[in-house]
Amino acid sequence: MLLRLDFSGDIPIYQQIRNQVVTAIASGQLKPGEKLPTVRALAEECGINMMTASKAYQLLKSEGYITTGRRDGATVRLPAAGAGPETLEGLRLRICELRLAGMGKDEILALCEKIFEEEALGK
Amino acid sequence: MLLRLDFSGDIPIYQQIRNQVVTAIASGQLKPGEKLPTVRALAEECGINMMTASKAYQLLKSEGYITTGRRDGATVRLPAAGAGPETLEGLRLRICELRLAGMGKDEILALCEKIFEEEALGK
Amino acid sequence: MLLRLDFSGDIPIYQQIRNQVVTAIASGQLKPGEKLPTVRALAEECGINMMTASKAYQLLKSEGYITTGRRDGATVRLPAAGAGPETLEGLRLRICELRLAGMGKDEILALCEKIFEEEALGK
Amino acid sequence: MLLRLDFSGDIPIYQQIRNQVVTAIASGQLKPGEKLPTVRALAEECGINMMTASKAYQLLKSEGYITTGRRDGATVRLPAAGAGPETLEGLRLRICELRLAGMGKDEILALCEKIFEEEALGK
DNA sequence: GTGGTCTAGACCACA
DNA sequence: GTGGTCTAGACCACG
Repeated sequence: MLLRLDFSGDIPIYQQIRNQVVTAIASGQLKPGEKLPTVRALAEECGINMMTASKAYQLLKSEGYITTGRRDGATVRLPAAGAGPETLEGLRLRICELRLAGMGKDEILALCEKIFEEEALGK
Repeated sequence: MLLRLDFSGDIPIYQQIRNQVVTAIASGQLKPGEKLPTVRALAEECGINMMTASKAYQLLKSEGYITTGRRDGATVRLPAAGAGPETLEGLRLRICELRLAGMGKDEILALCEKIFEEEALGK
Repeated sequence: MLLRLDFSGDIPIYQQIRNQVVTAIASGQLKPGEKLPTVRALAEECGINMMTASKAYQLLKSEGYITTGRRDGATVRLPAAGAGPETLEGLRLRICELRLAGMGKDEILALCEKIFEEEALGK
Repeated sequence: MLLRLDFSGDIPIYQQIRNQVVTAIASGQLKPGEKLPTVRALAEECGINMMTASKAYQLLKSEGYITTGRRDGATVRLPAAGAGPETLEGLRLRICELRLAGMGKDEILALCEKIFEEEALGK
């Protein structure tokens, strides 16, 4: 999988990595049990510091999206817990923004369905 | 309108203000043409720094949600431009998170509709 | 409050800080609402790096023992959630160790009561 | 006896082995004089590195819980020395955590008694 | 060779 | 002035 990082934006790099890994898992590009690159490899590949890569993995681990054993690198995992309050608040906010951007209810629902197709999120 | 600010959370205060104003506009609690409190009044009311309140207004202005005259009076307005890339990326991310939290397509669409009702976003 | 750090031991410094803060809260040396030193002050005081101090605070924050606002330093808080599985497992292990060290049930229970008194844990 | 190892957790594997052996001795599942599997057998059985198994045995030996002859056969033994400072500090910490989690003195003492029964630690 | 920990020092967003 | 983020590089525990 390929990461696209925006170094000039406001979103911390470790958060960008986290977000893209989550999206990749959801879309099936990363499957449970699959290995992620080591922190060193990821850091070199992206031209970032080890600790930044490590922080991204720790965040993903704390949310249950991966496990990091001592023996090998990080492994993709399906999270057990449900969605946190941030997820719901974020969804609510985005919908409000779309509504104010002039989109109607049906358009927004259609957009959600389109995202499902684009990301191949399944049923 | 009443702002509920979380001073201990991770979201910057000016961003919380911006988000809640956007939600309030979308839900009709704030109507186009309506006046917002001055920076000074808002800061005093919420117990925050004037710079923080000012930053929130600048952000809202740059996104087209309000206009600010020279006398500090901010006025609500409907944005002309469509939704920005952050809005779509945010929506995509949240949907992925919900999907990974175990929700199916129908459940997520139903959740979106529920948000429409809760926030009274109309058609 | 005074921290006693063992730089040569096996326990990470940030974990030692976390443990001593937790003990201090339990024993009333730190009261809810009380301010902790800033990461910079703590780092200088203890002769450690800022990031190490920061890591300790983040750990305490993630466990609900403190809040860290942007405006001021860290503030002591009573955690809402119950004890984690590590706490119970740790207790079980220590009791087994004491039992093997030759202490009987009554002695161990008396030891627990003694800890309550020493740390002034109340009723 | 059966070991349950968590390869994804934060506790080192050799430490998990040590802890479970200690608990097993305390609960009578392992009796003094009883033989433990060889390093090689243990490593194979658990799918771990021989160095890891060896490290666990060295730790147990250094604490007096086992003796190891020259033929790799480890034998369970009751430790002569009293509990180390780590044990007491650990107990103190766990009790503080439970107290902060909202449990009162009586509840915590009852919990200790319950552990005694669950692990069959005797009188 | 892996991830975890720590250091020394820098920059920036936030308030 | 606060905490958050990031870098460059080091050491160590673990396996």
